[in-house]
Amino acid sequence: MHEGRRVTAKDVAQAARVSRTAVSFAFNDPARISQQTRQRILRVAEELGYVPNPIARALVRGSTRSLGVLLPQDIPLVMENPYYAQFLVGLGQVCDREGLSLLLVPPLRSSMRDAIPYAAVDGFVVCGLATDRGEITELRRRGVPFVLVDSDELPGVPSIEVTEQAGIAELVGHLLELGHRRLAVLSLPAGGSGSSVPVGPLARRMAGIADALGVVGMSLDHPDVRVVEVASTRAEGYRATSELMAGPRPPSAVVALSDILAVGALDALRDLGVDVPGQVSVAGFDDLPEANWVRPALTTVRQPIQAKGRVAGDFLVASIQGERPHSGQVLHTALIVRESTGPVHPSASG
Amino acid sequence: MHEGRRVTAKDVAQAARVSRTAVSFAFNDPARISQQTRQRILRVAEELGYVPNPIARALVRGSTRSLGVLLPQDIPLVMENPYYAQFLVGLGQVCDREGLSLLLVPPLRSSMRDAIPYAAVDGFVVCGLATDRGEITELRRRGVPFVLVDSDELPGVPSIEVTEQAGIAELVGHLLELGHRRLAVLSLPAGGSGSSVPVGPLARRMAGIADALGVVGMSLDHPDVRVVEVASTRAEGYRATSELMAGPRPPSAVVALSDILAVGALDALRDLGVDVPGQVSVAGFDDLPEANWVRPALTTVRQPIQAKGRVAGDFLVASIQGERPHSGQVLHTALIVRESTGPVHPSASG
DNA sequence: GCGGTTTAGTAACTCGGTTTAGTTGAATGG
DNA sequence: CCATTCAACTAAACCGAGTTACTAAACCGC
Repeated sequence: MHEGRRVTAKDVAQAARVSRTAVSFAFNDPARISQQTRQRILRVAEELGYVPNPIARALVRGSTRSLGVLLPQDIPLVMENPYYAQFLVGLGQVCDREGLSLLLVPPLRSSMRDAIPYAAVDGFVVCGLATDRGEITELRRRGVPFVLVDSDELPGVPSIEVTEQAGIAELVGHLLELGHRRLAVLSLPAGGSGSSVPVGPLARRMAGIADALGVVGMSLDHPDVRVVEVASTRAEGYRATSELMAGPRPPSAVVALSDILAVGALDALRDLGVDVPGQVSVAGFDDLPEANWVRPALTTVRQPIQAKGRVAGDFLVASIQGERPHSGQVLHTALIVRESTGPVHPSASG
Repeated sequence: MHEGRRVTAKDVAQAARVSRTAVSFAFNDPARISQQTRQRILRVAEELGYVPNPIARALVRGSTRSLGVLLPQDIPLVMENPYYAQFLVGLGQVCDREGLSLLLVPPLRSSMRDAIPYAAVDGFVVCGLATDRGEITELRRRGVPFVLVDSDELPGVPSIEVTEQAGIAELVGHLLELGHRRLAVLSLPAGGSGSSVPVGPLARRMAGIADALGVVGMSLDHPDVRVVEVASTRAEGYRATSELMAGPRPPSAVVALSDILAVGALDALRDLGVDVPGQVSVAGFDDLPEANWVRPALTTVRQPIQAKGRVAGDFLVASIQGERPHSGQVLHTALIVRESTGPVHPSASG
């Protein structure tokens, strides 16, 4: 396959009987060399099949023309998650505009931190940094710009924030107004590495739920509020919901902390013959495209995922170009009421 | 953000009053240096916040610890496509196992070829190379291993092949056996850059359809066979199907060349009040997870997409490690009959 | 014919590391 | 006591480019 050493500028220089400098000029600074010699060099380069080594070029130029996405999970897990698909669409728009590539950097030996020193990129978008185990220090050392996304806010560290807490409070408020009091919360795995959602967003979402409950004098500890932690997959949403419905005092409303979970819940309720929203209401979070495809269409909290990726990318590009960007971008959520939520069923109000 | 030049090995060497070589040894070859000095160097490095430059390291090591995925489309388009999600899951499994990162390389100035020289990777997976406009030459020049996927077979170029032609022939045969003769084919955009599926697979799939039609003495030119080209999105599948059904002599079976299109077709038929498979049968291609979620569940041709990604990755890793791998991997398709296909409706047999 | 500017090309330095080939001084040994 | 080995460290070469500083020849006007 790649037998024979690859052709370097030195080889071209020898073959064209000029200095290596001349070869470099022929490619990068035509004015510095005579047309005749330039043509000869280019011809020889073509014949030999010379192509400048991108790594050497990156070293001297100090730029790789690529952005890194530091991920909290393996690539397979990320690719299965429609949330990341949306996020990467947004980030990809920036790459497209700027002509950049995107390096997906999964944890190395289960550690995000360990992966940082190896990535040859001009900047990092850090996704879902749960608790800082030295990642920030390592990133600072790397000396390249970075932005945090879906993480806890840290002083002095640029990050993109979303008003999740208010958003989910609004959603729960909506359910409470409809008369629901027996609530099940399908939560996400907490903290630990390899989790699908980090401490930060999860904590903020739970706080939002608590806020809304507080308004009607309830709390997360209320006996009618059940919180179960599950992995954020359709299958797990199905399983957890089936169990909840089979147990004592089943909920009249299910609040899932991700749309994928909510869709799994809808699957389960359909299979159980439970009418949504007639008997049980279901709500999600994110507003993925799937939310609008399922029947009944899902009531959810819209989070501008693509915009998040785009803003993170813009921020990074600006930082790379040396601008000190307007940090502290905050994106807003919106309650999207569709068909999966409705007034509490009379029989459930006991 | 990244103010102050970053700390280099030279800085550490000066601060620790040793040579740059000693610093390198302290990190890479502890035996070559005394414990005492090593500790001192490491301590100083820690204090100064030294981290070796990954690009310089890659240059001298000749390895970047990353694989490139050369894409035929912008990153946003790729990320919106569940097919790629599956493919990247498979490729990601290999990355995970080997501790590699994945560089997504979209076309540069609409040219796959132009993007090749800039990517700092140890090897390329080339996706959907329609017609070779010099990409192969450029890849050979780069001197790194590469594998083709979803492309036309080229002599002397390693590629992963899928028995698409036989697969779709089997599917169409299934429909013909059910009595269907009025067929609509939802095809994909042909060739041209920016297309969602390249010439190769599209050509093979159309050939497979022709094969099956030939068995019953029909061909793609038969007046009852309609072929429409649409972009591979749910919305386009919806639109195209609506139009077909509104036109004269609507089809009794819709063969979509991708599951996403087929799902769009199901949406359209549901909205039109057409029973599937009672009145019209629908079939797809790929067997994405979505195929099993929709109602009626989709009859489709399973293509081992994840396996494709995994095999491509394995091939690449083997090549990088200098092995001359068993090229010419062929993956097999399988007809998956679910609920969306059934016997032709009596009224349609005229 | 002479000082001064262009033009065309190269030697040498840079980027930030790794690696080979020495060098130095102390310990070993016959 | 002198040759040998070893330990600990460094100078210099290298990876493959880009870039600066300089030289030699050609050109220019007077």
